[in-house]
Amino acid sequence: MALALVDIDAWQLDHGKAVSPQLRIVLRSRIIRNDLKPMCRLSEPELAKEYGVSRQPVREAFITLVDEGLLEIRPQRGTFVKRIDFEAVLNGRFVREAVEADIVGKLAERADPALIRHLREQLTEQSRVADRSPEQFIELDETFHISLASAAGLKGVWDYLEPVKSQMDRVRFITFEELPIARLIRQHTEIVDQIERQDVAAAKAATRQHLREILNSLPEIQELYPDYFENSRALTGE
Amino acid sequence: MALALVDIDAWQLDHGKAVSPQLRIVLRSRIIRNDLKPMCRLSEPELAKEYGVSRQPVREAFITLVDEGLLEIRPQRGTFVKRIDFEAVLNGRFVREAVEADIVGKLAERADPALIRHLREQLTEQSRVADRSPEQFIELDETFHISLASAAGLKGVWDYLEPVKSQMDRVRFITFEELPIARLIRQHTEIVDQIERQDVAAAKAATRQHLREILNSLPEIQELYPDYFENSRALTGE
DNA sequence: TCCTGTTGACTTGTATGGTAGTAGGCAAGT
DNA sequence: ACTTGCCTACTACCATACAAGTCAACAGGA
Repeated sequence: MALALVDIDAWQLDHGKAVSPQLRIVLRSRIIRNDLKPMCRLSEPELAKEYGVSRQPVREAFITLVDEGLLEIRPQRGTFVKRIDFEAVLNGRFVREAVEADIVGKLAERADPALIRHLREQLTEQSRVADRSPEQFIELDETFHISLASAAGLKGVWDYLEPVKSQMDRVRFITFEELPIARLIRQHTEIVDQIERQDVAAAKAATRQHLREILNSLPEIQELYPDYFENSRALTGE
Repeated sequence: MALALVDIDAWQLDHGKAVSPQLRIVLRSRIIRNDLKPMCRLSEPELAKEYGVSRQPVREAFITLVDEGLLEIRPQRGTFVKRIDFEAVLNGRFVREAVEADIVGKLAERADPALIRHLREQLTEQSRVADRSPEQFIELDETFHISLASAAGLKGVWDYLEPVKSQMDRVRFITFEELPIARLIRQHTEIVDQIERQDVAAAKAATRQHLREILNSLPEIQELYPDYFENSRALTGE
């Protein structure tokens, strides 16, 4: 449930704690960060040797990742990193849009000054890393959205969004060097502004537009890396 | 991912297919249907013997159910059916409300006559079983909501709602004999009506109200079965 | 050259044994 | 009576062994 991405290189297994959950997190991170590429084959015994454990914990980690739509186990054949499902990504965006718009709407009704301050601090922080580390910006972006949910007393809602987001994040990490960070920050600012003005409708609209922007690069990415995607036909979608 | 509830009594294990997923489904069904009660202890070896398999598949089924928030594994202590988390249920409702309102909104924009017909057929079907089998009504209710998502071309979205719904369904099954079925059908009808009239705002509002109604009985249930719930303090929540 | 049947090295799925940790009862000591 | 320490019966977790299916390479015959 607590599924933060971890630094793949610096990571090490803690033999004091249970192994399977740790493997789950690191494998999840590697997939979302596009370190393990779509269609890449994952061998149970190979990973077991690599991390110095037996097959069983690896296998259990696999199972949870299948549930999250990141892995595909073909019995007696092999386990593979799932290609990105175009439709799943769009569905994820739909869910996030609906939920986060409502969250922001709730916040706009109250416009708590302390919250506004807190969010504006995050905005300046985002600007600071903007032209330095896109990867770091993604983390701050995540923090920003979680803050919105928490402030609305709906932190638990974010847990439900976790698998939804993982699909979208894979897309972002493929070309994270080209993120239109400046624009994303402007949109964040717009959201905060509208919350502050207590304009519920405008705040919701800004949120929806922002979440659409996130996937603006999707068609482009799909054209650049068609092999990463499940169904290339979706480009011609209605 | 395909997680329909199964008939607990008539169910039997198919030795041709993989065991773990089957166990997952049947255990999930038993928990949601309140056959396995909150705080109930589940013994790995005992269930293994009961279903005539080894411990490993049972364990793997457990892991997926932990992810879904239905089970809790306390290492070296035991595995228990989770009590219902009041907050998780409310958060689930929040997510469903946001998402399904948007779905219905989309439908209201088009108001496809064939869809309207299809939905009205379901409504009469619902009325038919209304005063006969509450359990069957719950299934039809599920069908109704799935139909809405499918019609909007968002069937995939429903997959994301599955874990959300499981929390809510547990509540419904505890007192499913007392479901205000007539009222729920009226609300379904209201939704269809507003879709037909292409009144987007009204359709969304009707959907939201309906989903709030579903959990109207929650405080009452919590009072009747306080042991089933995680945190009884939530009753005084804002 | 092409087709076919077999073999063997893979894979995941299942079964089982061993390890470490927990909880509770019981007995000895205070 | 009360506390303390041990001991037994449990638990989840991990390791390992076995079973069953898949796939590709290869040998042999048409």
